[in-house]
Amino acid sequence: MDKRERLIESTRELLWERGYVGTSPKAIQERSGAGQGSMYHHFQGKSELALAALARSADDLRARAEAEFSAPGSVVERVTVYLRRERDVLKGCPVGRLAQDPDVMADADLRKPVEEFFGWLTGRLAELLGEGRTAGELDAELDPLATATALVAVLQGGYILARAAGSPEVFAKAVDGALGLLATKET
Amino acid sequence: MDKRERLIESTRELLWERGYVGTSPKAIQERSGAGQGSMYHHFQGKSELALAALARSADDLRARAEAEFSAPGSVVERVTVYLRRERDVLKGCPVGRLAQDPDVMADADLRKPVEEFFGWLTGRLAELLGEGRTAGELDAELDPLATATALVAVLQGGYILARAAGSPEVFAKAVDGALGLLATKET
DNA sequence: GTCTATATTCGGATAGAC
DNA sequence: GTCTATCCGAATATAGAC
Repeated sequence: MDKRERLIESTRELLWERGYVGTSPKAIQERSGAGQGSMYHHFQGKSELALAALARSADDLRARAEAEFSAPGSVVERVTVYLRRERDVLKGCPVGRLAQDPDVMADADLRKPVEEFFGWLTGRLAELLGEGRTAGELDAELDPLATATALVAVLQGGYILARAAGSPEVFAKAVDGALGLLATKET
Repeated sequence: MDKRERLIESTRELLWERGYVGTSPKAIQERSGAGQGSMYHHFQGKSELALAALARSADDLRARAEAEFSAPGSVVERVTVYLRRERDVLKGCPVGRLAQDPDVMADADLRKPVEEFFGWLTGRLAELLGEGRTAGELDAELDPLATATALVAVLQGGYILARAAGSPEVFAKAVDGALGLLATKET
């Protein structure tokens, strides 16, 4: 792996672990094994490097979700697979974490991948729930967009509650609660 | 308001806006109008001051929630009032925000109020849902603890989605989705 | 109690040699 | 491309005067 690549991957890890304000160029250099000159040769500065890292993380999450959403199975099955997929719960969401970071949200370029990822995810899930409703698998009264938003929120909030408790089981509990409520809407 | 008090209140604001790693002693001093000497006279350092600020924020949230939970009305009514209460959505949750902060979670003292607040909130809400179930207001199949965890997660995740989108309406959408699902469990 | 002065390390970046 | 040297201000404190 060349230095440029190592810089991006190290930045992804650090943004995940410590957020943007908590990640220093020095820490990136140490983890990647690249020196200052190398870093400032490949990237203009911290924010440009963070953008490359963040965009890649968002793309990864999107690809994984889409693979699950477009797999065979009923809508509820696919949503369940997505919600219950194994996750590094105590580390949290590599993209959602940055929505809390003031310096990320203050920078339009950095903010864009975060906004787009959640916009896509919520919309795609709403689409899926809409299909389920049309197919008669889900109650006609179910609001696809509101429900999709709530499900994505359960995941993001689940990460927070699990970290607060120091236990991944809390995340699973939140997902159980959401699926328990959704089950009632199955026809 | 004396300096000690101003220091705590300024720290609460900054922790809310910028998190723990993003808040410097200098910023606290500037906002509070206290000098360095004053700050280090009243508190041993940044972490002790943050603890005082965080504990107070958690106490406030708890008191507000308890007032809503113990008000008159059916269980679903009280839960709805709590979920729909007006919030500073784009600022996020002053306590939940810190669950994402690595330096807060790494310090047992700082972590404690976060863990206790969410433990209390989830438990209290589960208790309420349990009462509703016993009273026949909610479906006998509803799992109080899992449902309570999901509802708290919707709030915490709602903050994140709203910040990502730059719009408080996304928070409201998530709450709508959760209440829409819960409504099906009403008998 | 509050202030100013000082110390040390880090954050974020530039300059120029190899 | 990558390295080392250097810069300047911020972060987190301590010391001691008032």
